[in-house]
Amino acid sequence: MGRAPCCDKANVKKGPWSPEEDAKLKDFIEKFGTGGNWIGLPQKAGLKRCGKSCRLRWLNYLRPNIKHGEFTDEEDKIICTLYSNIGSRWSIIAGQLPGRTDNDIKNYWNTKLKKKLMGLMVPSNQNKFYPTLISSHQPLSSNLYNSSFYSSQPTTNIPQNNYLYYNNNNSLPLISTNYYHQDFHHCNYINNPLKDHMTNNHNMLMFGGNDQASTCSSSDGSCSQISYGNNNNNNNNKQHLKQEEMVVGNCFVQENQKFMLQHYNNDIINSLSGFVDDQKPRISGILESCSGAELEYGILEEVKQLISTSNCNLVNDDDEDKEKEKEKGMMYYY
DNA sequence: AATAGCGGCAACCGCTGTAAT
DNA sequence: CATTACAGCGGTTGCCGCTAT
Repeated sequence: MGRAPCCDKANVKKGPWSPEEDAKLKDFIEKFGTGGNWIGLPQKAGLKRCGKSCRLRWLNYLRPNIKHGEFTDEEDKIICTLYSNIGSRWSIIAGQLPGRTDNDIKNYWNTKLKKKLMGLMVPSNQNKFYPTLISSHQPLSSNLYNSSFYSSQPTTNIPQNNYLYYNNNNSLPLISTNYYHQDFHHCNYINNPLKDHMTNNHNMLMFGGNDQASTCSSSDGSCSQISYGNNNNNNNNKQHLKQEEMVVGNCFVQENQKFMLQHYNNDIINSLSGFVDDQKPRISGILESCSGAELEYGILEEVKQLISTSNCNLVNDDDEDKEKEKEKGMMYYY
């Protein structure tokens, strides 16, 4: 036998909270606290509510110092930046915005902020595009063109089903679908090709490690389960996935350093993008074919070359023990 | 004035990892 | 160790009020 049931599901009230219920809950918690036990709380407080419902009401509405109303530009920026890096981890994002609840931020993102960003895009299929290396570093292959971040204006036809976003301050540009927006480099928002594209049905390769992709460590030799390129995370998909160990040593990168490679050939854009998480100085990212076509063997080799020989040297010389940071990574590709 | 459509938001649902029995 | 509930989280729903027609 396990625990006893928490409440009589048939005999609890649902729906909006009345002012009386709010007062009862608030008074009780202010006097006695939650005691770490939400399930037992409603009965003690004289409420015909599920403990779960009480918890939500308290956290999202009744607890002290809750901030409601307009989000500031600074808050917008924080939300966008965090979303770009960690995705929809609302509770973590809320932790960086005192007084804001995860529910508030989630609602704000879904109803306003996302649209605000989308509104910056201008549809076009007439724009031009060169394969570019967008990075503060030299290109690592002659087949990948070097271009400074701000001067990498498109010059050949961009396939219709692609977005290209720019922004500034070493933030990643983003290739997605359908639109190109040439003014996006004025925007401070950081985009996340990793998260966004993993939900699409693109062919892709992931390397390095982070929460969204694989997590590989030379210290314990383990790899956590990786995410695949679409929602069909079934065993059939995994059977087609190839895995290859590779050295990611010497990929020293500064915090927030981001890079992107794009490789254009016929109607296919292959892009490689990556970032470094705050904790682990390693490169990670995704190589994908935005048009959904097969990844070209050549670009795959380019990436291997890039990662294994890059010596990015993005960390200054007095950085601590570089050898310590050498890692073995895994490449996954179809 | 009536009402259909839409957006915002509070609350619920369902999943996952953890803890209690 | 197995079973079951709890706590927390993100996704989704549905109500309510505003606006356009």
